[in-house]
Amino acid sequence: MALSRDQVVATAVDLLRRYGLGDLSMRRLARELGVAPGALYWHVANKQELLVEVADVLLAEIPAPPVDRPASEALVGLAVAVREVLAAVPDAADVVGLAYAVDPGATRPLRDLARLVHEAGAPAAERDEAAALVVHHILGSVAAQQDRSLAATIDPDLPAPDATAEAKAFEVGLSVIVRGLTRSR
Amino acid sequence: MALSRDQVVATAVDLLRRYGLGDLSMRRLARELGVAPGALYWHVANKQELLVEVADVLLAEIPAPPVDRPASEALVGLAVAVREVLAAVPDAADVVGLAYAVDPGATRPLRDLARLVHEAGAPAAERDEAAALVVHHILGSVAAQQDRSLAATIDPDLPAPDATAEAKAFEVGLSVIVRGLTRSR
DNA sequence: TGTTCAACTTGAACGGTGTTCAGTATGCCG
DNA sequence: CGGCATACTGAACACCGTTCAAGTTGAACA
Repeated sequence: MALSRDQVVATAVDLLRRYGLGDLSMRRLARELGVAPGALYWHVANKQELLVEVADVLLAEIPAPPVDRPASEALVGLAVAVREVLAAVPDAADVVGLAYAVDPGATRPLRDLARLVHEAGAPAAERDEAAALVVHHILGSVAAQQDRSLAATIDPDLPAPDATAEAKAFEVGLSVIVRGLTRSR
Repeated sequence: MALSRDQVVATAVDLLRRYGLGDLSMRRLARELGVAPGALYWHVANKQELLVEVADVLLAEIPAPPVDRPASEALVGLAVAVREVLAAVPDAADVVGLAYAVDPGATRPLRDLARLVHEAGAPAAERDEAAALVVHHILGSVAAQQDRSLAATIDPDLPAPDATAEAKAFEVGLSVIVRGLTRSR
């Protein structure tokens, strides 16, 4: 059977999930697919484009926010859900950060985030900026947690990060944002 | 004259400033210093360690915050200053993000940030978490701006980011944070 | 059935990367 | 002058992303 673009992307996601960005090389990906490295370039222009596609797949598995809750509550729920999904995938923050920079509104969860930020109290003129704040906090939190756990595996003196503590820390920052938003109403 | 560790770090900073992380390779650095690549490993354990040192140098040039202003005002001033310094250095967000993950309180500006966050209204128990929020916003803002301008140089259809507009967007998010902090007092 | 043509893949190469290490040079101290 | 720590070289190892001429494959058409 011939290779397909979807197959390439799916395998890339799998590799990222299992071994992280460091092991997601075009050569490794080709080996996993039983194919020569050059074959990948028929389906994908370059590695960057592939990573943007990978980011889309990761974000796609985030559920849509509920509609029957206050906006600020839904915002917190969605932000936590995005963080949870990304925290489970090594180097997800790097991958998604790239995709977000290229086009912030390209994926549904990030569009939902912007909408909820507005509904939670941000003036229309500041909606995208406030949404960027939330995204930065999510990606920063994920990146920091993963960098720390990487550092801990390299240098055993360093404490391994506690996932639930990291989640709590994230929510503290998130609640500061929500307070700041509702207050500007 | 023999090479020194400081000389290696300083040249690395210079290379980063002028050409970005992509051109800050150990080989390029060695060439700049008129030395064989292996020589660098006498002064520095590996590239990671070098980058942490580079981050420290970058953050060291940020001025200490004024003492005669309200904390929330000083916080905004410091955050803006940090962002400005980092935005001027290509890929600075990546480099500093790594250093921050390894040890958040290692550098003075980041310690100052945490102190001001507390003085601006964050309860002592939430000081570090709220400070992390500010750091995430700074690094996220810088990274996004630089990713966008990189994307614009590659694909000329994309608009080049406007530095002052980016700065304004950053301050919108920052003011949401400050509102959220002062409100919890 | 034979031929043609596009879709797809290979294999090899190009110019890089971080890192290691046996060996060699340099300068200081006794 | 001898010895020794410091500093550096040169070559190698095992990778990386990307390109491209040449080859293969399979389906549609005559």
